[in-house]
Amino acid sequence: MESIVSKVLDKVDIQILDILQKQAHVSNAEIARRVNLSSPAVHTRIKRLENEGYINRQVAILNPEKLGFDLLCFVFISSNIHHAEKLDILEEAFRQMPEVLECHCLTGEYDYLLKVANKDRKDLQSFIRKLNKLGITKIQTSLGLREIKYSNVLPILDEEIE
Amino acid sequence: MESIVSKVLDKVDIQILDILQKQAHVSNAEIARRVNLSSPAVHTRIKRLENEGYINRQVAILNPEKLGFDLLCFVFISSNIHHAEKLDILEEAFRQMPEVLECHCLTGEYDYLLKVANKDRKDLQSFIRKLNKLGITKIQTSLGLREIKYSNVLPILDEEIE
DNA sequence: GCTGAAAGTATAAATTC
DNA sequence: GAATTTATACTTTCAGC
Repeated sequence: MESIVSKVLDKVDIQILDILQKQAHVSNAEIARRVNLSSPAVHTRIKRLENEGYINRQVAILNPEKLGFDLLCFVFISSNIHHAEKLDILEEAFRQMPEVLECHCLTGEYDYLLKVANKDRKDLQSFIRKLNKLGITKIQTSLGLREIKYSNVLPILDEEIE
Repeated sequence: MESIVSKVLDKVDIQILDILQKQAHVSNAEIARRVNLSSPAVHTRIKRLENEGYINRQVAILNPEKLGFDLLCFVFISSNIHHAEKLDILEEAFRQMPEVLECHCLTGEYDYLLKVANKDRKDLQSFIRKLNKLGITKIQTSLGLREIKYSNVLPILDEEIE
């Protein structure tokens, strides 16, 4: 059975995407060597992959501890709001808050899961206050004690899936 | 009150880090223009920031939906294991699983929070089976219904903190 | 897709502040 | 000590095939 992906992306595209999602700064010449292609061919493919939306963005992952972000929290929110427009406003507020790194709408007991980076307890408190001002009252906050794994790498290589 | 950060990083370093954590592919010349410095000066600073561990890595963020990862899950785990060595083995197993994007040790009801990318229900089931084989029985899985925000950007610019 | 050349970029060296 | 300018190597990008 062929997956949807293989209809538009060939094996080389997948290889290129996998190299880039692990190390974005690898040169086209080096990628070309690894996938047995010329460097202009690799360049053309990367541009195509960007234009077609397979690559969202290229970023540097900073070290949170070295930059003073000692307090990573996971905040579980029940909104109790069921008016679509008000939910839009709430979600836009989450997007605008710089300390909110991630926000997901979830199934289960809580409606939203937020990943929040704060420098200290004072910052965390002011963040919780912001949530309260938005009318959010049912909040459960879990502190991140230790990061076991933090990756952006999607398992797109077939070999990786057992 | 001066923060610990400002003793080793000046304002320009922070500006450079902020540009890179948002767009890693910006050229040194363009960064130089934005921070009013020459491009070799920017280059030297970036190398220093890398060597001193402020920049962990540079990566391309791929589009999970376009690559067939329709099933993002958050898995909450209570290990019931209190033997340090066995926990190490468990955590190493999480690190090795390609579908586990993130794993955090948490305070609260559950010991671990995992962010897991699967293509479909079949993959999710085989993932849950892998957890069971590791001796994990208390699992609560929440499905990610919608991504409201997904960012790596730490709020390191003073202007961003209200 | 390739080769090869042009334009742009990163890095090193020498120099100034 | 950290910046700048100048010089060189490397990379990307655009032709022509």
